[in-house]
Amino acid sequence: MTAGSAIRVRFAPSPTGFLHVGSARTFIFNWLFARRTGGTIVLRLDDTDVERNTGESVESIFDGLRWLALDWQEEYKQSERLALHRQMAQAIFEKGLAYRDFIPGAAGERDRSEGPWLFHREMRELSRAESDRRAAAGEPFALRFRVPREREETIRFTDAVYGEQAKSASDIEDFALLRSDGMPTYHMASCADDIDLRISHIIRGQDHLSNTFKHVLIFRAAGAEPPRFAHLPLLVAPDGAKLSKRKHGPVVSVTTYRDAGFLPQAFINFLCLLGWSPKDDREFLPLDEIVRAFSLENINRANAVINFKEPAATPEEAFDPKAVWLNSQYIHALPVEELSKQLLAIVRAAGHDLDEARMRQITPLIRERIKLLRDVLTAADFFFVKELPAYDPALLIPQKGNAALARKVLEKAREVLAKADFTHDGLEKSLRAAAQELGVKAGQMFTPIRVAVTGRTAAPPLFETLAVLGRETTLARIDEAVREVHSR
RNA sequence: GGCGCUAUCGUCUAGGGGUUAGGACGGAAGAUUCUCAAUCUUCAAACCCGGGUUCGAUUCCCGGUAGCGCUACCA
Repeated sequence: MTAGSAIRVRFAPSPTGFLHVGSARTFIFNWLFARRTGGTIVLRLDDTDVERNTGESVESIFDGLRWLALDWQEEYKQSERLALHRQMAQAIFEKGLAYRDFIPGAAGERDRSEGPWLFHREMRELSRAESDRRAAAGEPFALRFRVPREREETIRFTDAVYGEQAKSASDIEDFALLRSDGMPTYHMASCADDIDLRISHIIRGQDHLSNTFKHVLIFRAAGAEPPRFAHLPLLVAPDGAKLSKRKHGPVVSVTTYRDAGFLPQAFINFLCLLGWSPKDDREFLPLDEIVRAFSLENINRANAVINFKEPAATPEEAFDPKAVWLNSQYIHALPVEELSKQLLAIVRAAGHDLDEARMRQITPLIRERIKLLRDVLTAADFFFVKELPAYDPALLIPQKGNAALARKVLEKAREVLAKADFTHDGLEKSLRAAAQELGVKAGQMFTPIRVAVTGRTAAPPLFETLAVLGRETTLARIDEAVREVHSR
């Protein structure tokens, strides 16, 4: 294989904010394609917009990328390659394919009802001698591409997703290559780098589809063969609008998913299903299976909605239900050891003191009851808090019962549990026998105990819970509950 | 306004000239059960509109409509 035919893709975020979920998906698709074809992934920070770039944003993007745990091979910063961009722009100018525009950038917005702006005639037609003279005199100018509009020319390219694309050159404005401060524009910098870094496939958001005609023009002017293009349908909010932090809040940031307790594999799986499918009804797809099924041709063309609720009542509602469901599937699939480790980190970060062995016992009891890792804090709190938060004593009263029955049950439980064998089977035997002795249904027996030890009616199975909690805590909490029913 | 792209259940999607239009999430009901989950079963739920082409269009073509994108010396 010759060097020229090697597959090389790039992910080129501009550091003007956190890692956006749409950017993350673009990165994932690039990764998938590279992995699938044995290609190389280039990470390029497109940081030519000096005013908007922040170091904080660079950190946040790397944070998100590290969490996804997908690798890349080469790394560049556009801001360190400005000489290359200018050199290539200059070469295009020398060929007569670009010209200097001395008219200062448009201040307000133009009136679009009169059609699009295409170029300043007097600037496009300025003689080279005059142009050189004004430039030498120090007059600022932007360098504009001279879009071929003399004869009816159509610019064409084939998109791996959207198919044959064509646009008349007469509909393309003479876009800028260099700003008047000498900085390259996005179009110039991007194409120059794509050429220099020998990018073979550009996989990016569909918002660049119409820009691609300009890019084809630049590639040709620079004497380079345009790479292959694949544009991805956009990810949009439930209202159909492009996802934006200002409008939709933290749901558009990758780190929000991380912090809420998504597993990166689940998040990746979810994102892949937005605009792509393996076409065989599979949805729970570990990464290696996605790699095997992935192809650019299977990508959809319509935008996909991330279905989160705008004013989210619960943290869970803030996310697309399918993402949450997939996450629960990945949690179920995780070995208990591994899940336990991850949950422990969250519990400890929340300020609770808990040892590994105990977390390892708790994990199987809650793994089917949590959808996000952080749910451990609400689903298993009673295992690691010393004092149960106050609960409504009325919850202690079982179905078809009253306070007197609750008291009777709890006192009996107290008596039985003082000497019961604290294992699943031992507890079941003692408690069922106690229920029978009292002449109450098992449910009527278990409910007051459950509430007494967990503070709520919905909790993991009782015998396992008591076994993990231990005799001491169990009895103390039952005593407390007995006092509560008495005081009513 | 110009140009480009898109259109199947609420959402993500499969399919494709003749189908009971398939799956998943979510919703509803039921089974199971010590509660809650998990799991299983069942149900409701869609081809944007109008013309053509055709024996037959949801599928192909054209038009409309709607949505999105680009239209910066932002990326």
